[in-house]
This record gives sequence, C-alpha cells and structure tokens, in this order.
Amino acid sequence: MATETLTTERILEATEEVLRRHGPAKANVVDVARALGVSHGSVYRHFGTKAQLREAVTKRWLDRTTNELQLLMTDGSLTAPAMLRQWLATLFAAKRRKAGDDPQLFATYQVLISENSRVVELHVGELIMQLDHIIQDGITKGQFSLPHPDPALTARAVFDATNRFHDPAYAGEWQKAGIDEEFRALTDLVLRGLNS
Amino acid sequence: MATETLTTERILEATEEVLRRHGPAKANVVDVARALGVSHGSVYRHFGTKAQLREAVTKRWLDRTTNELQLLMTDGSLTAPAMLRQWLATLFAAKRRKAGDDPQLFATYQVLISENSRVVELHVGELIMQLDHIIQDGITKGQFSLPHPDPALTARAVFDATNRFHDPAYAGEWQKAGIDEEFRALTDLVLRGLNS
DNA sequence: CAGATGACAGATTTCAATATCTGTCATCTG
DNA sequence: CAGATGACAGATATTGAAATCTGTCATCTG
Repeated sequence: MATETLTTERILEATEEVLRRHGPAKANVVDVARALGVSHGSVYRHFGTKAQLREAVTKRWLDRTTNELQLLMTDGSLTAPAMLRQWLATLFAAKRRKAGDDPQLFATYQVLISENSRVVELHVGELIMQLDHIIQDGITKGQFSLPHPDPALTARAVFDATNRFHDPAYAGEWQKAGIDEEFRALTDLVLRGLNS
Repeated sequence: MATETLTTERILEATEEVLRRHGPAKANVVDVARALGVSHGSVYRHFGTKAQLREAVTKRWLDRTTNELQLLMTDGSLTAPAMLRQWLATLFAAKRRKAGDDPQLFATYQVLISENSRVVELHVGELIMQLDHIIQDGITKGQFSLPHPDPALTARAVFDATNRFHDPAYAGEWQKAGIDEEFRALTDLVLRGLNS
C-alpha cells in the first residue's frame, strides 16, 4: 500500500478528499495520513501545522479559478470590452457551478476561506491584476475611455461593482429567478461606465 | 416603579439596551422585563416570541437608515445625479459611522441581521425603491440616459454595484486606508454608466 | 374584566469530565 | 542517514448532567 513517494501534491489531494468526506469540522490530520497509508508524523514533514495544510488546500482551490480566467485572457481575438464581459461571465459561471454542483463541498470551502483571509486577499489581488490588464489594454486601444485614467483603481471598482456575482457570501442568491437578468443589468452598467 | 404604561415602544427601547449591555447571546426576555420593572409574562403580551421581539428591534434599527435617506430625497434643489451621489455617500457614511462608533453594538446587530433575513430583504427592497425613484426622476428630466430604460432593474444594479460600501459583511474594510478613493472610483463608474 | 403575574413544563445553554486530536521528537528502517 | 514512525504532552472537542431560559396559562388585581 502507498508505494508511491509521499509528495506535497498527494497530501493535498488526500486532504481535499477527507474534507469532502468529513466536512471542515471533522477533517483531521490522522484521517489524511490514514487515507495515504502513512503515519500522521509524515504529513507534518511536509506541512508544519494543520492550519498550513488547510491554507494550501484553499489556495489550490482558488487558483483553479484564477487559472481558468488567465487562460481566457490569452485569447487575442477579443476586444477589451468583449474580453471584460467574457471574464466577468466566466467568473460568475465558475463560482455558480461550484456552489450549485456540490453545495456541501462549497460550504466546506466557505469555512476554509473564512479561516484563510490572507490567501483570499492574495487571490483577490490576482483577479484585480487580471482586470487591470484588460482595462489597460482597452485604454491603449481606445476601446475604453475614462476622464482620469487610473487602471488599478478602475479595476478595483469593477471588481467591487460585481461583488454580488463572485463573493461566496451571496451564493444563496445565485440560484434565484431573475439573477441572470440582474447580472446582465450590472455588467451593462459597468461597461457603459467604461464608456465602451 | 415603572408607572408608565407598558408600550411596544418602551419594550423595544429596553430590549435594545439589554442587547447593548449583554450582547446577542446573553440577552434574554427576563432581563428585558426586569429592566422595565415588569414580569416577563407581560412582555409576551406584546410580542408572541423572543424571535419576534428581536425581529422588531432589527427592523427599527434598519428603518433609522431608511428614514435618514428618505429625508434626503425630499430635497428638491438637487439634480438626479447629485441626489444619487449624495444618497450613496449618506448610506455609506451612516453604515460606517454605526460600525466605527460602537463596534460591539454593530457586531450585535450583525447577529440580529443574520437571524432576520426576511426583515433585511424588506429593508433592501425599500432602499432599492428609493434608488428607483431617483433613477426614474433622472430619466424623466433627461439627466440620465439609458439605451433600454428599466429603472427597477437599474436600481437593483446600482444597489448591487455599491454592495461593498453598504453590506455590513464588508464593514472590516471600511476603516482601511484608501477606502474613500475606492468609493469615489466606484460611484464615478456607476454614474458614468448612467451616462450623467 | 383588561391587563399583569409567576409557577411550571419543555427547550436550550452551560459546565466540567472525558475523549480525541495536534504537534514533537527520540527511535527505527531501508 | 533521509525519511518514516508512533508514544506522548498539551490543546481542543465531545458529551451528558445540571442550570437557565422560553413560552403558557390559571390566577390575581386595580
């Protein structure tokens, strides 16, 4: 059993599985070790504390979304406004899918997120950098026009404005009837605000 | 002692005081009754359950903000864009003041709010109706121009867009350096989106 | 007799004992 | 000797018995 070498990656996979099975309150390091067929001491060789292990799992989960969006940004065929629309729609769709497909697992990650605000801040920072990139590109190409261009501040404003459609705290409203219409109204408002 | 008649209003005041003193977890109906110099049975004559009493306290607290904003809306000297700016700034200032002046009491009300989502929904509905009124007024006077005017949906979008500056969940960020600049960037974006 | 009271039953919370988990480290093993 | 182990101490969580609180209602009182 467990003849493969014990890697950080394998521990993260096992931890995710244990979290899925037992939930955030009951998931413990001994179970993770058992799932890997090793002693819990070995897990501590890779992660100094349980908190650090959970932080790494949280980061991995958030990074999946960042990567999906990053991929989209390499599409050169889109104008900046189209790219921004697509980016916002993809972010909303990804979050809504996660929340809708497996509500229990989503609730687990909401707990992890609340435990790891530092990781979330970094994640938010990455997303806003992606927005910054799109906005800067749009200004350069004359596809956005702002009275006092400040891409960083505008990126933050766009992120804030769309909060209801990406902050997990609002996940309960994402299944509501009329939500797509409300999402469209908000993105329209934001895109008009960028004068595009 | 307590020669005045026992009114709903006096019970609400006493409950607020007990909540302030003991916090949401420890505040109980017997303490409210004691504060009023009556038996707890008398309190149950006015409010069927403890939950209903707390709901009424929550509604009263939220209504104070609604009323402050409603007052502002009677000012006929403002254009719709100026009114909207003022409305958003007043809402943010009111919330930030509540959160900053007495963080413990604010935390208490955050608990009450999480217990009474129905009351919060009604409150949000009232705020969006105020926004709807401003937007409709602005469209009529030609101070806002929208491609497909739908004031109700636009009001919702404006409310959603400014979430970070009125949803108590974000209260922790309201003291952060640079928050005013971010608020200005967001309101500028929204107002440009209304083409004003 | 309208409105207040407080004893009471059932629901909920508190608290302290018990059990489980985290993180360390001396020891083991391939 | 690099990496794994598991016994252990201190920290954290669980549990169930005792204390408190909620909501009712028969009784009281001005």
